[in-house]
Amino acid sequence: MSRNPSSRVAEALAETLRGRGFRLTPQRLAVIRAFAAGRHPTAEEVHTSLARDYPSMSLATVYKTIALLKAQGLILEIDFGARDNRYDILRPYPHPHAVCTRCGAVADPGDPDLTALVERVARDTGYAISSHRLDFFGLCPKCRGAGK
Amino acid sequence: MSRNPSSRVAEALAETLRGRGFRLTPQRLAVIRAFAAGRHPTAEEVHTSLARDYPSMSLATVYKTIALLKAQGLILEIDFGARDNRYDILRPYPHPHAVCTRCGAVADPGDPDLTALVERVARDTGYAISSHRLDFFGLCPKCRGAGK
DNA sequence: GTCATTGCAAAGCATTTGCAAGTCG
DNA sequence: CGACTTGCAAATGCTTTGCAATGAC
Repeated sequence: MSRNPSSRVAEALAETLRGRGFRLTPQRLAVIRAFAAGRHPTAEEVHTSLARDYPSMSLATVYKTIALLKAQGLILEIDFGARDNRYDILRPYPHPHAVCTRCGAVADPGDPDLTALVERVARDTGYAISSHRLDFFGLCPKCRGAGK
Repeated sequence: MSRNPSSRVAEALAETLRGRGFRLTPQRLAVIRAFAAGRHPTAEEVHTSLARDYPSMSLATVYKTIALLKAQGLILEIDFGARDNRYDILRPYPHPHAVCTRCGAVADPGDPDLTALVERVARDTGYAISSHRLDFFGLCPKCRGAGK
């Protein structure tokens, strides 16, 4: 029915929020859609992309919406060395990333099975592992070509 | 000869820096020793730990020394969700970490072989992978015991 | 009508930087 | 001595917060 997958995801997320008793404001809906549409946008990028359709949209609102989605486990915050964080609302669970050290592009490789590794780490350290983070850094195809 | 392993590491690092033409100031030596002595200290922790013996030591100098060590590949910056970064001068190459989500303690599990995984990610994404980051999050043994 | 949410501006904070004074080699 | 470092203070830049006005339900 929907035009594209990300828009479907956005509607589903909005519905989830409403179902949990949160108000469905136009701002929240717009932010959710922007996060679903972009690949791994920063808060700033989302804010900018909404500037035309929502001139009064505050960056603070973007951050507040992020905080809400985070608390509800509906978005994944991925912080690389970069200054600002990126977010993934399509796959809000731990999964690997490939980050370009030159242009910052983020790719999503397949999801490896780390079960055995988690068990080993738990045994080694005595920690009760509940989550993880696995990121790879290097040059993306575009930057590999464009001179070193 | 030296009293402990970390002090030996500190002297070796200092020697490396000198060998590369950098000045060996008392501040730099102190910062290096502090990083080697602590487990995974933050810049602030290092600065505080040196306050007694080096009252004039500036936090900026700690950061500048970190920048130098980073540029020389002699320290590993590990940034978790926390506000400030932690550093590992003993193993300045990628290796996994287990981070306590409650008290922030960091443990060093054994080093897994990710070669096959790196190759798969490179194939999947077309990236030229040069580094990676693998961290596990959960409760450390102490925090597991101390009530949820 | 109520109370959550928005938006603005100000505050927070780790980190960086400009620059004069100090000092390692 | 001369170039590199330090240390202070101010600047950065992302993110958070206080609070009055707004609007979802």
